[in-house]
Amino acid sequence: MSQEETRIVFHVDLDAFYASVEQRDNPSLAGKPVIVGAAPGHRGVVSACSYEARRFGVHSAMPISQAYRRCPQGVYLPVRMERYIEVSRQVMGILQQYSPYIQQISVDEAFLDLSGTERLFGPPVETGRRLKKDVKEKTGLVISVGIGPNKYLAKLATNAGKPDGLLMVEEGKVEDFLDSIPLSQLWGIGERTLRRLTELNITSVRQLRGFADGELAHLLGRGASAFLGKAVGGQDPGIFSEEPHSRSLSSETTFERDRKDRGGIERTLLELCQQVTFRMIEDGWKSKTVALKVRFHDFTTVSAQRTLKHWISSTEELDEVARDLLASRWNGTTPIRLIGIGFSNLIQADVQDQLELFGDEFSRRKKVEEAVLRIRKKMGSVSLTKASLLENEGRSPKRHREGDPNRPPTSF
DNA sequence: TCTGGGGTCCTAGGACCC
DNA sequence: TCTGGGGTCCTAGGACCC
Repeated sequence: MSQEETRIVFHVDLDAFYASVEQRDNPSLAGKPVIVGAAPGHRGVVSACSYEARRFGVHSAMPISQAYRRCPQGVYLPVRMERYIEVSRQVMGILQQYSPYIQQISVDEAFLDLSGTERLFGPPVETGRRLKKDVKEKTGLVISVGIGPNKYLAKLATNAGKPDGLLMVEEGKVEDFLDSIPLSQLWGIGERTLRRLTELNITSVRQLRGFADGELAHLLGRGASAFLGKAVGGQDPGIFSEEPHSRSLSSETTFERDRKDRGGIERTLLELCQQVTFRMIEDGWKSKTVALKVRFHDFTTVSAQRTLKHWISSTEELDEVARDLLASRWNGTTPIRLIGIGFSNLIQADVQDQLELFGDEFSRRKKVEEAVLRIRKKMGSVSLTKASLLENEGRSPKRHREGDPNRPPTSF
């Protein structure tokens, strides 16, 4: 074996996933334009659609009203997320039989590392073909497979081969492959960056590669230019890293009609608080940071965030902060289209964080309180507290719950 | 009758500390 | 009578992806 073994990374993507599951679960939908997402006549977008629907110009993320205009004969279905997750698990189970190094990146996508398995499985393209056949036979679903020397190229290869694709980017042909891809298809180039590049007269991958790092940084900012520099050079820009990252969790809802009745909006907010608190506890997380999002009638969007000194443990507590944040961003008269609430900087609930271990202001106070409590248990109703605590509490020191409330506490 | 809901990452600026 | 520089935490907004 050579000292620098070439990596063989597979990227697997389920074609038109939600729509395919619907068609498989209900054979009468086979061959029909199936559109999964919001119901026509309501606010929302297309989450996924079958290839039959795409022929009418429908695509995911398109407003449902527009989709309906283009394809009124389509079959419109709601999103059944639980079902898709179930089917997804089944597919991931099959993928696991090909490599223990699997990284699921969304409900319908995963990477597999098959480096050094040629001896066992044969050439990668052969393995890809078998994998496609295997998934099709066991689940009835079609996957596209991209193979490359890193995750980024494998992912691009999948997209280039869709639908029902199988494409391998060979080590020596990386630049040729990249040059064959329109700029707009590069993962990480969205509407804004594409527009910016067009303004700069950059319209191809090859052209983009010609720019020196510094020049590009000047035009697009450091982060974006470093990312694109690597991408067009055939290196993995590292977007799909497995490093632990910050987590967040949120619930939001778009009203059927813009509204400005504070009572109704706050009721919705409370419901969202309930949902998100429940999910956080269910999933074993804790957080001190609350994030509110408000979208107004004209689609302008504002956010407000607050980090508390302690973990938030109840819907009521979250709701109180949420209302406060809402009051800070909303004048009470501008019609609101969307409202959302969430937690960020999530920490696993069973992990004690450093602040707790080494004593921040809050936990120090908590320890003092606990100590005071212990002493009071021993000494009966003698009121005592720590001098520094009184200073911290400012002009309104906490009253002791027992004993004479007017008697000044004893310092120690 | 435009434009969902759930995420991640980056940037820029302010507060605060040493 | 002037005011550095680094580090960290926090916030708001923006870009992007599925």
